[in-house]
Amino acid sequence: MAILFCDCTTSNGRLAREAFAEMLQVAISLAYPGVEIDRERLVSTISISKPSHGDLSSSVAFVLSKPLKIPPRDIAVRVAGLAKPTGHVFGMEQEGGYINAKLDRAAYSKVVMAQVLLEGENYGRNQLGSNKRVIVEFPSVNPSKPWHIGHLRNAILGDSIANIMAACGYHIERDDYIEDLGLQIAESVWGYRNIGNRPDKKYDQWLGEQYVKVNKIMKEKDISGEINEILKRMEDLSTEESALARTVSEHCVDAQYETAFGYGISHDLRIWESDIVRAKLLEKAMRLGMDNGVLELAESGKYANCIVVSLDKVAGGEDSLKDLAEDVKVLIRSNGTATYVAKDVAFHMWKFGIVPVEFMYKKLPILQSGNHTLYTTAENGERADFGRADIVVNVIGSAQRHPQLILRSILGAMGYKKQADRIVHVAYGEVGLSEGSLSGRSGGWLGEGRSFTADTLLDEAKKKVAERVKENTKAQKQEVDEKAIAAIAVGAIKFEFLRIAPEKSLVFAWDKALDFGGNSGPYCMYMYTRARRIVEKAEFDKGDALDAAKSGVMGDVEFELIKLLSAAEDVFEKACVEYRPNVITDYLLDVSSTFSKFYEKVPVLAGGEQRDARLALVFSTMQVINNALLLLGINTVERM
RNA sequence: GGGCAUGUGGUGUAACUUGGAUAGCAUGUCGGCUUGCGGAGCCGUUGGUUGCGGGUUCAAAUCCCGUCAUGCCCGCCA
Repeated sequence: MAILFCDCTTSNGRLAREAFAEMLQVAISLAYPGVEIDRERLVSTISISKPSHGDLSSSVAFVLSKPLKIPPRDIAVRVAGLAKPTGHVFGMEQEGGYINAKLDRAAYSKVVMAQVLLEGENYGRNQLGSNKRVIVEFPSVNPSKPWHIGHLRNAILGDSIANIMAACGYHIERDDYIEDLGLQIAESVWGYRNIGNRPDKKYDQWLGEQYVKVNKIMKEKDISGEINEILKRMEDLSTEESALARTVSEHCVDAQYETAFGYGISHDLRIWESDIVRAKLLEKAMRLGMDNGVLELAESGKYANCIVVSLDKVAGGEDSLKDLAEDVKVLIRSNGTATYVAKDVAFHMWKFGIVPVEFMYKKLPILQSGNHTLYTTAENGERADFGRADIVVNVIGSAQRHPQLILRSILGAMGYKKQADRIVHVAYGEVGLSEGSLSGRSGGWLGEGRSFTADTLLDEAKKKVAERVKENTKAQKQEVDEKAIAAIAVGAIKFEFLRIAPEKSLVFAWDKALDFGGNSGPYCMYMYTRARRIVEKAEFDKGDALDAAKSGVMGDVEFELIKLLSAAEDVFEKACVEYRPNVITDYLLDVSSTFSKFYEKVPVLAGGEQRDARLALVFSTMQVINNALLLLGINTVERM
C-alpha cells in the first residue's frame, strides 16, 4: 500500500487550508507587491464552505480592502485571477469579495480516506498537549448520597473532557476528591448511630435517604450539639468516629462507583480528605502562606485568632474581589478548623507539586469500565506517580466561581502565578428540575414518583431502549443483547447532557431526557450500525478499504462527507482548547446526517465500478464516528 | 449595593472567545418518500426585527456602551 499523503503528522484538512493560504499569499504578492499579510491571519480567513461556495473560502479581500483602499470585490477578482494551483487546491474564483477554491476531489478523497484507514482508532488524535501532565478533577460528590442528575452532568463532562485532552496528547490523571470529614458525613454518622446501620438497598441510596431523615429530625429537635461533637472527634484521626466516617464513606463511594461503572465513567485516583489531613498538607500550605506574608493571624477584632487573607491585597486585577461586603476571607477559624477554601488551596499545592507531600496509595479491586485501574490514597500503601500537574482542570458548578477565583488569587499572591493561571474552572450550569430542586438536604433528588438519581435515569433509559430495539430489529431476526441496550441508553444520556454547552443551565424533564430522536446519541450510533451492515454485507475488510481508497470518490454528497472527515483533528483540538465537548456532538451530528443523506441517495452495493471506493468511504465514516463517540465516552454497537 | 453567567422561530439548542455570504440543527405544524444497503431514516412545508436601545465597521447574533429579564455568588457553610 503506497502512502498517498505526504505528511502523516498533519491532517489533510489542515494541509488543504495551508495549501490554499500558500496560493493566496503568492497571488497577493504578485497582485500587490509590497503588501504583506501574516500567514496565520491569512489561514484564519479560510473556512470550509458550503457546496454552493466551493470547498474552501477566504475573506482575505475584505481584510486587505482597507489598507489598499480598493473595494474587496476588485481585490478578489485580481487575486483569484493570479492564483496557481497548489497541492489539491485549484479552481479559484471570486464571488463578491470572497475567494473560493475547489479541491481536486479524486486526489483529496484518496488521501483523506487513506489517512483515516491507516490511522484507524488514532485518526483525529494529535500532539497538541505534548505529554503535559493534567489533573482533571470530577465529580467529587459528598460520600453521603447517590449521584443525582446534577452530579451526573459533572461526571459526564469531566470524563469527556479527560478523553478529549488525552486524545490531544495530554497525560491525564482523573481524580475524585472525597470529603469524608465534612459536616454532611458527621450527619450521616449521627444517623448511622441513631437511626440504623443496616442498609436494605444500594448503599448510597440508603445512606442518602437516611441523611434526609436526619435533616428532618434536625428541624424538629436540636441535635446540632451532638453532630458538632461527632464532627470535632472525626477530625482527630485516632477516634472511633473518624474510622466510622471513613468506613461509611468508603461504602458509599463504592456504591457511587457502581453507578459510574454503569455509565462507563472511570477514575485513576480517589483522594481522601482524611489522608490529606494525615499528611499534614494543610499545615504545610498554611505555613508557606504565613511565611511569605499573604496569610496572617488576626490578633484582635472580629477575626481574632483566625488565619485570614485580605482579598483586596490578593485581588490583582479582579473586579469581582473588590467592593465586597467583607474584604477578609477566613482560612483557619478561631477554633483551629479549616474552611473549604483553605483546604482547596492546600489541595492545589499538592496537585501542582508545590508542597512536597507524599501520599501512600493502594490499588482498589473496583470494577471500572475498560478495566481502568483505580487507586486510592490510604494510611498504608505504596508510593505512586500522581500529582505534579502542569495543568489542573476542575469540573465544578458555576455557583462556585467565587471560591475558585479566591483560590487562584491566593495561589497567585503567594508567588505561584504560573500555576494559578493554569487552573481551569469548567464552570457548568447547574441542573434544575422543571419542578422542585435537587437539594440534597431536603431530598429533592428523591422525587415524587421517580427519583432523580443517575441510577433511576439509566434504568428508565434502558427500558425505553429495550422496547425500541425489540421493535426495530424484529425484521432482521437479530438478537440484541443487554450490553448493547445499556450502551445505547448510556449513549443517549451522555449525548443529551454533552450537546448543551457547559455554561448553559439545564432543566431536566423526563420526557425530553428519554426522547431519543433527532439530535441524539442513538441517531449517530444508528448511522454507525447502518454503515457497518453495508460493509458486512459486502464482506469488505480494512485491507479491501485501503485498496479501494486508491480510486477516490467524485459525487457531491460523497465529497461533502470527505471534507467533514478531513476536519476531525481540527474539531478535536477545538473541543480540547475550549473544554467544550459539544463541539464534538455537533461534529458527530454533521457527519451522521451527511452520511445518512449519502446512503439514502447513493446505492453503495449496487454502485457498479464506484462500489469499492464508496465502500471505502463507508468504512472511513464508521471509523470517524467511532473515534468521535469514544471522546464522549460512548461505545458503538453492532445492531440496534 | 457589587460581581459573574445566561437571553437566538411555539419548544430545546448551534454559531459568540477569532466579526464575513441566505443565522445551522432538532422538535413541533402540514405534506410527501419503502419491490433497493435496515424508516431510530430521507425530502419538502411552516415558523426568527438573535431581549431592548445606541455605537464601532465595507460588514454585528458575534466587539463596545447603556438598559431590561432570569439564575447564581459575595459566611469563622461546604
